[in-house]
Amino acid sequence: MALDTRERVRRAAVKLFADKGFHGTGIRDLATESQLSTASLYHYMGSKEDLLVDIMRRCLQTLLDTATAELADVEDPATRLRKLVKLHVRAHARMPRETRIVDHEIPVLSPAVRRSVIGLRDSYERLWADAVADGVEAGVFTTAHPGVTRLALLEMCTGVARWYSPRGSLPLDELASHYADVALRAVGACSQSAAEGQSRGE
Amino acid sequence: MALDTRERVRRAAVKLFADKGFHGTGIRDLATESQLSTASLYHYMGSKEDLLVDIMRRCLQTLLDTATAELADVEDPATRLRKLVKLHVRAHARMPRETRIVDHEIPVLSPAVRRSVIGLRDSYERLWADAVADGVEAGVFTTAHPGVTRLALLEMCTGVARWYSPRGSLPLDELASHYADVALRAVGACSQSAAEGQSRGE
Amino acid sequence: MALDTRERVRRAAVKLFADKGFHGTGIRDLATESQLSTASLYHYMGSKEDLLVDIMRRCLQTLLDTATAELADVEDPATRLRKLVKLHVRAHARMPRETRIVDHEIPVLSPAVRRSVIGLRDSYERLWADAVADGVEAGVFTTAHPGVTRLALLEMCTGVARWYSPRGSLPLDELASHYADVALRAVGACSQSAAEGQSRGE
Amino acid sequence: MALDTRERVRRAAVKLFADKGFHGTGIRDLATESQLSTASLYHYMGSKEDLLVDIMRRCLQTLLDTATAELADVEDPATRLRKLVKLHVRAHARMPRETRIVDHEIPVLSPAVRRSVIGLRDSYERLWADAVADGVEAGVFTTAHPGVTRLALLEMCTGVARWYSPRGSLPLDELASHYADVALRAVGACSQSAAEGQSRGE
DNA sequence: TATGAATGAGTCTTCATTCAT
DNA sequence: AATGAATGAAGACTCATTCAT
Repeated sequence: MALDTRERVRRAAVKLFADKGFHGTGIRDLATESQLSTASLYHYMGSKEDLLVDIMRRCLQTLLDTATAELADVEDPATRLRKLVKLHVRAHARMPRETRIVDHEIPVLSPAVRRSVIGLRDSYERLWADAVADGVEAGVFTTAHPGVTRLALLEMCTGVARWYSPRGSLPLDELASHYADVALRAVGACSQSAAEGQSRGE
Repeated sequence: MALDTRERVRRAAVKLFADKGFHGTGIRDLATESQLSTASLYHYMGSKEDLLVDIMRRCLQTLLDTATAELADVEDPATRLRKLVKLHVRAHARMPRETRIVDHEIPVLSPAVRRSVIGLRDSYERLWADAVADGVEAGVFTTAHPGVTRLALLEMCTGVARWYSPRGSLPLDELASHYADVALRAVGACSQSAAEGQSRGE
Repeated sequence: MALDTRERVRRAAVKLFADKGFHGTGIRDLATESQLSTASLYHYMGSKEDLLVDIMRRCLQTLLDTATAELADVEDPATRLRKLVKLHVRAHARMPRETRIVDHEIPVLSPAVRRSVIGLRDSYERLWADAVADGVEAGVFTTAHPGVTRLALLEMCTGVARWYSPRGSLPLDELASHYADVALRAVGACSQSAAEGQSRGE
Repeated sequence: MALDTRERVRRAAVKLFADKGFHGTGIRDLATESQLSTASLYHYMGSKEDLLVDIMRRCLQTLLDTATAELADVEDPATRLRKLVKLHVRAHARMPRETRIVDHEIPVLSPAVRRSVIGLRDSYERLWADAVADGVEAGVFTTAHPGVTRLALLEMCTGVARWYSPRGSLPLDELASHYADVALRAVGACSQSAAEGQSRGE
């Protein structure tokens, strides 16, 4: 099944934006990587920035949709946090370039579109904030500074995109579980709790 | 105390490289920010890349020197890790731009200089690796995957540079201590240990 | 017959490089002379140096090909030298700019490409060296210093490019013959020899 | 005897202008080669062009003065031509850089100064033209095209500056004599004539 | 005498983008 | 759908020169 050209352009952009940065990637680089002429490129994209926005939105939307779906009927805060961590780690390990682009290139966006992308990111992060807040409120998490903790965990998990390699010795699922353990310890939740037990079924 | 021009250029670069990225910063931006003409700029720097390298090296060297000094006569692995975390967090909170530049812009360096900068970074990270490994060997840390744990902690602490604001409610020293607690929990060290006790004096 | 743009650029470059020198010719000069914008110029050339190399190679290749063809089945050294001189003079009179560029601008080439251009030039000059050496060996030339003589003759003939004008009173063929006579006298060949006779058929 | 600074600058310029061309030589190059700062350079020269003009004028004046002195009381055209050739060859062998600069860089001069330099050059070349014309008039030279012959000889002799090396096997005096022989043959003067005899005393 | 600082105009080259075909 | 041609603006950097010290 041949790769549709539009998709080829997107993949080229993901690769280059992640590896060389948005400003470090030229239209010619994109054209070469897409095996297209620079002029043809413009049949499959709007501007260079449109391409960037498209990549960012898809990535964030995927994250948001997946998380929303997974958390749909989960009440227990520990389980919710556990699921968020695992999902986040897995996503960043599997789409390291897309997530790194979201992580690095937001400041290059023009104001209007930046706001909307940040809105999307905030929606996603609110899921984390809520999970932590709920846990604290329910008394299952004991952390003096929930906001800080949330940021610390997010950064830790996001960092996976900067070093994970599928050739590493630790299988991705175990890695994700390991991160979840660290996270639960960080919020002071007993990791031998039901949350852990429930996770066995995943 | 008038700021020497060379220093003014460096600060301009730190600001712009951190906020707009290396490739997103033009020579004109640097000149404007330094209150110099583009031609004059070149009296105070070699190339744009030289400026970047200078910033990176200073930052990493500071980190390395400080850490080396602090760990000089500390034997206990828990205390060492605690010190590393606090120092790292403080450095990233106080020099967020410099550290973000190190974090983001290494790939834009030309190969020769990149190697040397990476060497410096690796020297610093080895301090972390050693602390973790020693703790595991000594039986005070219990972590199934020391390498992964080290990366997770580093990313978590480095992330501080991306969100910390001195206007936040949590004083920096408490923030650093909080991170140290999370880190020790993450490696499975009992946080009521001597390490914690010793840290009270800091 | 409209002149193809690539050719227009080449001609502009030949004119300017010859008249103002490579370093004395700016990209703007080339653009103006080619009736193109500076950016458009780069559709038709690589770098300024590429353009120079192209001009040099074409010129030397033409010289080499023509000479090789003309000498193909000529045995007599005097006739060979005579043909070389006439061909060289004619070429330098007809392509004075191209040959002057080859003559003046080789030192500006970057090392790698310079070597290859010099190689081409040496191949051509070897035809002269061989002709002189053969004549000396056969006893038809009497010159104490064949190497010096070759250089003297080459410089003399090359100089034509620096002063010849088609508006001069002497027809080019006669000029070339005149030079050939001087050359044969210089190597001590009797100019009433068969060489002279044979040349009538040209 | 320490080299006076002004002279050091001049020598640096001679070297660089000859090797890299006037436009290929930057003020910084001159400063480095002179072991001076660029600003200091301007204590010892006017503009870059002034330096060039100075070099050219000195070279041409030397040539003109020497030739005038040598020809002062020589009547015989063959001897005069012989002397001119030898002197020209020797000068170009001994001052190859200065003469090459005169040869290559006249077109870069601004119109006013160019005219005066060309005037100097023409004065010198007139000595050649006169020698040839006198020889033809006196019947000792037989050349169908005196003007062309003069140019051919001049170019031939000037070319020495482009290849001569003091490490070559042929002593300079012999080289000069050899060129004189070729020249006299070229104008159809019997080289076993009095001219040759007279030259033994040189 | 000597130079660090300064600069407007210039260098070559690439930028992202449009458009006619 | 695809692209060669075209370009104004910008990229990093150097130019020759001046001037205050």
